[in-house]
Amino acid sequence: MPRALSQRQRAILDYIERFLDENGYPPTIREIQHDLNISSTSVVDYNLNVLEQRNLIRRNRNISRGIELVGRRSAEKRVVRIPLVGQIAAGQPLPVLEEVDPATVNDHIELSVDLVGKQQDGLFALRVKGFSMVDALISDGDIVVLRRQQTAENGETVAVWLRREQETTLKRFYHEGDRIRLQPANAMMDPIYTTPDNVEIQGKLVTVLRSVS
Amino acid sequence: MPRALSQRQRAILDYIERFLDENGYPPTIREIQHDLNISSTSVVDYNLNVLEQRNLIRRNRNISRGIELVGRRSAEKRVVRIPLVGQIAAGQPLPVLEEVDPATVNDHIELSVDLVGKQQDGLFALRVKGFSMVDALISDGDIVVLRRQQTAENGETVAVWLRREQETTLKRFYHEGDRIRLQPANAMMDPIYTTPDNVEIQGKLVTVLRSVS
DNA sequence: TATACGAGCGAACAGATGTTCGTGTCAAGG
DNA sequence: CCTTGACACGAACATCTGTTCGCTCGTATA
Repeated sequence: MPRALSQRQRAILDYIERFLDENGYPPTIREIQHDLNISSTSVVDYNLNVLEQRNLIRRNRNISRGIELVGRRSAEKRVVRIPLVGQIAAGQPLPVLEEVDPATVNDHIELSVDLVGKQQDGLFALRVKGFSMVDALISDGDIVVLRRQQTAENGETVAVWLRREQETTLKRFYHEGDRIRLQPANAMMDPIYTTPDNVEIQGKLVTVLRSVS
Repeated sequence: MPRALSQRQRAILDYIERFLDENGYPPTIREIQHDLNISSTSVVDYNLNVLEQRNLIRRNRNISRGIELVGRRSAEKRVVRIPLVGQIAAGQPLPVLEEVDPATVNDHIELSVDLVGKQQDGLFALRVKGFSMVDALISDGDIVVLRRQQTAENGETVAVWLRREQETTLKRFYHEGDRIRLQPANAMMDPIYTTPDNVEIQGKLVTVLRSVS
């Protein structure tokens, strides 16, 4: 089998890709035949089989439009869509996720999965307001991606609501005996010590995003 | 027309999305019918029409599997693939892009376009080594996305190579008379003053990414 | 020259798939 | 009680669409 694709095979591959982009579903053999001025459906079939053996496409027998572009779908799957549900500021609790109508959220951010880890449930994003988190190298306008969770392991960076202080903060979490130490990412800053009943863990920090205008 | 989708309509919509993810092509009416335990194809047809009127899907008449999810295709297009071409550290020049073999770059990050702006050419990403850029709220392990450019407008944050100091740095750029001021993002830090012949602009900062393990 | 093989051709076939239509149920409203 | 409209049923129908098969052509290869 020759190493290079024939001109016709390349044309078919390009056509499928273009068609998929334009229509959201794959072409039929006859559409390929017609638009590429090929005389017979069997020629298309023949070349599709070649493309399949080269592992460039996958064909699903007896299924109309059953052509998949190999590698294309997986590329899409590497992207996670995360709802941007509100903002996070020092003097303001996080929006309650249950109260956020999924249909209302029209703002999303998209990230490749390697940035958020394998577990993709419970992710949400917040826009940072103010400069209360510069000690965590997070500034006004940044976007933080959190994973919803009520507890934390030592050393994890979490968003917590401090009940007495009525404040949201983003710190490393350490449970030490019967007190809790909240450690700023910046080692120069002093930690906060408080009691477990004062902290309400909102979620774990997964990603920080800054978009420079 | 009721505002909310019926349970069945939502199930169908979810099914189409899942199917598309799994197979790369849309389901037939009968596949929807069967997998959702619906008694008749016409019921599916009926509900697909409702979904179409709500502008949630688009149907292509007389075309098998002619269902498109509205907004989905464009959502894919909203993702940019950026090559991760090396690292950036204080005492080390940026990798020369021309020398980077595109085929060698196997690491990519994917971002939604709103994070990188409309112009998507010349983007590349670097992993930050060391703590020389904490004054720009950028730390070891972060990923910075840059747009390749040799000049800069005042106020833009750029990666520059300082010839005399043999150093890479990331600062706000200000051309003031015949000298150049490089201003750290952190207002507490002092700027660097230097001459134009000493600075080699490598690119403009577009996005900063931090992934917390 | 004979054979093999990649590539293409055209037509017929069978199964996959969208469409249509008469009918039925049920709740809301007059 | 009747009407209306949303929703559902099931079956028949008409295409749409993939598959198959016998055939041709040209270029290597033996």
